[in-house]
Amino acid sequence: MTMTRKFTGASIRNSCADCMLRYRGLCRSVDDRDAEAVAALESSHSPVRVYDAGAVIYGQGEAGDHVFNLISGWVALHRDISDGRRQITRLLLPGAMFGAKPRTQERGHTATAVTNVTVCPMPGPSLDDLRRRVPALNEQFILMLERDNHRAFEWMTTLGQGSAKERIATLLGDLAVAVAGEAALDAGVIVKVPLTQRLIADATGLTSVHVNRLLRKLREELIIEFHNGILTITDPWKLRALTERAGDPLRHAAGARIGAGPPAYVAARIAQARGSAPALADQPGG
Amino acid sequence: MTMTRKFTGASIRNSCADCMLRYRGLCRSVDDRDAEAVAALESSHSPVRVYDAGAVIYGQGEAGDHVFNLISGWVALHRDISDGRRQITRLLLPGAMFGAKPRTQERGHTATAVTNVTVCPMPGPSLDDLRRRVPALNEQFILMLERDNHRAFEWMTTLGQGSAKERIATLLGDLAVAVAGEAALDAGVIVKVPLTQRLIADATGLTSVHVNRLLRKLREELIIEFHNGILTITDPWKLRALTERAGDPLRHAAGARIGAGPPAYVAARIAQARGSAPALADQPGG
DNA sequence: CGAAGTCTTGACAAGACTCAAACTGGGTGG
DNA sequence: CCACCCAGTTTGAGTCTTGTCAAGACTTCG
Repeated sequence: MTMTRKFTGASIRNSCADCMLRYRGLCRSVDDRDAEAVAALESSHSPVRVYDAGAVIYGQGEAGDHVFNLISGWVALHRDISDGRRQITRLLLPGAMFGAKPRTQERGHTATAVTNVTVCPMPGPSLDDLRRRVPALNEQFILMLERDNHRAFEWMTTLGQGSAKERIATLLGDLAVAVAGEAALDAGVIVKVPLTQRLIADATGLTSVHVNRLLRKLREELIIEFHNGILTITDPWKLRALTERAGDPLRHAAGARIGAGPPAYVAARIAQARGSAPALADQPGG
Repeated sequence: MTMTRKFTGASIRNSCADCMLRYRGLCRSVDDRDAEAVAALESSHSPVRVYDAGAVIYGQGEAGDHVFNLISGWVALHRDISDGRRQITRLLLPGAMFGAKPRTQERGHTATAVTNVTVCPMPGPSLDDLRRRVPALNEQFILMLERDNHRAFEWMTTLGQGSAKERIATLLGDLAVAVAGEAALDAGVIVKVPLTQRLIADATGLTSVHVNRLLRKLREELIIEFHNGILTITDPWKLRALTERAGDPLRHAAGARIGAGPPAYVAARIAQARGSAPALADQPGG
């Protein structure tokens, strides 16, 4: 009954200092002591909005050009296919910016609140204006787009190359790091990850049934445990082995094999790559 | 023997007018009549480089911060995992910009020439400078990053949700459109797509053997034909049906089913989504 | 208590991968 | 000119992973 409510006006405030906009994400770049920049920032954004879990912040195909700063709660960005399949392309934690898009295009994905969330919306034109007036913010904006791209490439690699087990391990490992910092994978932590198995399935491109089976397997192998939104990293080292961390390309190709080692055709690639250059194509060029 | 050569200095030129930088991609935004902007642009980039097919333009883990404009040829961006697996995250055609990244981070992927290519490199600091001096170029730069993000979301969806057949069809369909324009999917075309089945496999997250089988199937079903780098779209309509085109979320959910229609659990999602709002999560919020 | 959604498990089917072998075409070197 | 090699392609047979369907247990909320 609550989930269709668009957003409550109850807790609307209109100051960046209140809504934390200035301290997280995009607006971290604004210098507090620069009165003019602060004024420009504060006057640029719309009142803060509160959404209930499950509410749609914006939908695929819509035209709106607000850019959002996530203040509290988790948001999922996802693409829906008309036959009901859905891919969660990104899970956002507080501090994230989302919703940036070319002015002329409609939204290519939906943003849905996973938990109750608070967001700070900024109209596209205001942001464009602000970027021109506050160069540091322009740079921060670009930085965040570049990071988004990088993350997208990482997740594409996991989706395309990872086994189901690796995908789940990578997703949960990344989220643990996002919540608890890099230390999460050194020491092992217990963190709140407010996802259902169905959401994990939508993010990893698997079915929820299979996610369930693999979570059991991961638990039995004492790697990670996930129950009821509580994630426990039982063995950070085993988890790290499942997580691609493609960091250095072929530097330590000989070691660091997962499980029983790569199949023959993969070993062949390694051997080849060791030769001189990891050639994608080999047509002798002119 | 040719593939390890880094780049030939033979055809290095130093004018944007020559290297087409001004007319494609990033630099389309510079007004020819703005003498100052043109001068700034021309003085910003380094000499044009020529790479042979298979050569690495930059490698995952490197520190260089050049941004590139692709002038001619095809380039693949890909992430390599240390055990030999590889995901091609993007295939670039002339006019594309690539290599932008946060100043402080190392490259998260490798760029490899798929064919012989010509690129126009621009040092990161020069570009930053140029962006500040030429606002239109700053906007174009942002636009291209936003488009990259959008494309990444689309491809993630295809990788995560598509069957092998859909992935291959989507990849080749998109490339046909990139080469021949939107008309490619209306009329059906014959275009050059200089990929091997292995490269298609690396882009779709499949094995080359499986790609081969499915290309045969697609040929037998008279949808597309791919031989020797020549792509023929036999039946644009059947191809369109395989290609997700997630455009409008649930607008035409009833029609437009692929093949035998969605399985039961997907139909359930559609029914649910029709209700009121396509809820991702349902925890009644406070 | 009933409804709805999630989680869990089993049995089975389908999809994708693995390994192996043969075939293709273009280049290389004798 | 031919034999050879190479990378890419093609096909078959068998295995393993993942999806499908179904049913029951558990939670939360009204």
